[in-house]
Amino acid sequence: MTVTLADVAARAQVSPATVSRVLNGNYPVAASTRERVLRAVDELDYVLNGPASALAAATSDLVGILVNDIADPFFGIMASAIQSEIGGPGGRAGGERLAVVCNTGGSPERELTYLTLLQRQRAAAVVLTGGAVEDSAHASAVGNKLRKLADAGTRVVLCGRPPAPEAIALTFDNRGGGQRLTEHLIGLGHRRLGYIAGPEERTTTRHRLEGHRDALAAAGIEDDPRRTVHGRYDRHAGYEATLELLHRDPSITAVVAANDTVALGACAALRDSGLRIPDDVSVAGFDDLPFSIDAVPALTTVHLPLAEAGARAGRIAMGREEPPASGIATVPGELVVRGSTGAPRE
Amino acid sequence: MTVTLADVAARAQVSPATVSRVLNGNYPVAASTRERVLRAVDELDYVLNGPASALAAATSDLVGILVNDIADPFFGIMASAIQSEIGGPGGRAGGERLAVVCNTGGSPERELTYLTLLQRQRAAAVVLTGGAVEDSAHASAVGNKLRKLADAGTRVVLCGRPPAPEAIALTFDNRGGGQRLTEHLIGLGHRRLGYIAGPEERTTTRHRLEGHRDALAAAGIEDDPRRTVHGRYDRHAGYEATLELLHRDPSITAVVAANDTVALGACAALRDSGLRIPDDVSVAGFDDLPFSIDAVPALTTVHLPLAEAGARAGRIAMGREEPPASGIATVPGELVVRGSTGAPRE
DNA sequence: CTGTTAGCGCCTTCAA
DNA sequence: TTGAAGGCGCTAACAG
Repeated sequence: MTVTLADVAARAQVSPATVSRVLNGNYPVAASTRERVLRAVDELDYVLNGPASALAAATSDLVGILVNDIADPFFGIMASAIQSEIGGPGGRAGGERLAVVCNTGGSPERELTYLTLLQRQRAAAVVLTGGAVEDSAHASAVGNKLRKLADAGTRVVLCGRPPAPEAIALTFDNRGGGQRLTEHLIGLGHRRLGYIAGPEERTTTRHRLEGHRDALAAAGIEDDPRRTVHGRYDRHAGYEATLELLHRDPSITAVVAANDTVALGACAALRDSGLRIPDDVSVAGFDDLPFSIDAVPALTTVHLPLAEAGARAGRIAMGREEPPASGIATVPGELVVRGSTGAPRE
Repeated sequence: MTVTLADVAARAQVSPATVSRVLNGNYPVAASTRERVLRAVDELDYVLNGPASALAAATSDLVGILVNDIADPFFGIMASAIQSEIGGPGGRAGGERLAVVCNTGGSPERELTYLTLLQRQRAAAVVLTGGAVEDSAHASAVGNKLRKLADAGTRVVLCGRPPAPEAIALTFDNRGGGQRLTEHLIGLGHRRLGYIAGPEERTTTRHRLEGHRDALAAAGIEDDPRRTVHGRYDRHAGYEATLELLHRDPSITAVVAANDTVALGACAALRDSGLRIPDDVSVAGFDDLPFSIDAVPALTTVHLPLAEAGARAGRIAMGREEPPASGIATVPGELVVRGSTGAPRE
């Protein structure tokens, strides 16, 4: 029925072992023999049986990339960069690895299940992207999994995720970025800033918020808890949170959002409330996703080098780049000032 | 070293076959036995060997989803919906399938390589999303692959992609949508419309453009080829193309873009040229991606039910929904009129 | 309901 | 440089 390695061997008049060697290119094979084998492969339209090969070799060419939300360009951009470095078809690596994106939807259980599935497949490497959930039970469960994966020979890399002892980590400086962003606003003269934070339990949320508070504290501005609202990382949450902030304190002169998407929602809410940006209220985002430059006015935000970080994570996962000496590298964010922030109204 | 099924069997004092049956749940097993087995699995922290299981069973639990550009929400939204229906961990299906997204980057070669890799893994199903490249060599190569996959028992579904004899297809009515969009503009009084098309060789590009031309023809408006510019499906292309259109014919009163992302670029170019939207020039997009409502003014566009179509494709791929009788279902797009289009200037 | 018995297709020593 | 042979870990008949 299906063509097997043995069929190819028969046709090329060599042993199965030789065919295997030609296909894997790990052992010396005479040029003429290789020629014959490749012709047979072609004629028979042979396709290697992945499971059989993985079973015998005890490793597979599967590489998993975990993302929180595949519909969010934040993850799409990273995943794309990672995948292109992993090789996959046509990638720089030229290899034949099956780089594959798994969407956890931000759910801890799905994250664990995906890790198990990848472990099952004896994945060659796993890259986890984005912030983690701050739940000690889950954190230790993930830690266990990662250790087991690593023990089984799977390379594990974290990209844009807080460091963990079990893996190499490229971490975004969310705290520093958040701080610089708020400093910028304070520098413009703002004193009453609303802050729209992400979901409470996420590391990214906490770090960005801490940076914001650091900046407030440094400027001697009281951190009124009523000026902080939590919500999801989406536009709708930004819209609702902004209305809530305005309701709680109509005198705020700036809104700092957990990310660009949330900031867009904030802009919409402000417009719908008859407020001008930045004349009445300044707005700032985070991430510098492609669309943020198309907001009107264009969004002031913190640029994160998602593609660069992803590419590096991909190379490290493939063993084509030295991991950082300490096992942890911090990737800085860069403040990008555009039209959505200005001096507060008088 | 690693725990195997036999270890579990020994610990639970049953045969390997019984353990296998418990794990797969395909055969009746006494409750008490199952209990014992599951406990052993737990105590030993056993993880099934995917490749071995796939080899023996001649099928795997891997499901591939091919997308042209994972950083584009158009694909992200579809992929997310597909994946959630496929089950994957925690999905509705509750199953244990490894639903996985592969990024072809729009490259025909990578598309083929991914299909081969998936074939190699004996994937349970494959979903191809987005427009295809109109190259007969490539089309037949893909067709061959799809047939082979199908012959090997892999379910193949196309989502938002033109029909092919080898697979079930859910196709977007790009032509009809394009037509209604241009009709809308003509209805507003526009007679000189610029059109920014996607890459020449893509089916999506052609269909949307045909719809546009159908509408022009029906209204007796000459289709001046100088009013059509091709470019990539990104913001930058939209920007450049708009400048080019304005250069060729400053009297145009509307710009129809190949998709929303391109439309954003068009908006930026118009603004930078000192033109107001829609007072001086109307702009229309396609797809109705989430950000299109945040454009200022909000974008008139054609809404495509990406999530619904993706979910349906996922269910069909899992055999949980009847495929359309003819093997082809056309998914209509809905005209959404917002602020970016209006009557032409005097 | 459960155990026994063969492979699934390939890789990888070991010899030659 | 090539061939022979064993086994990777699991599933799927077939008995019982």
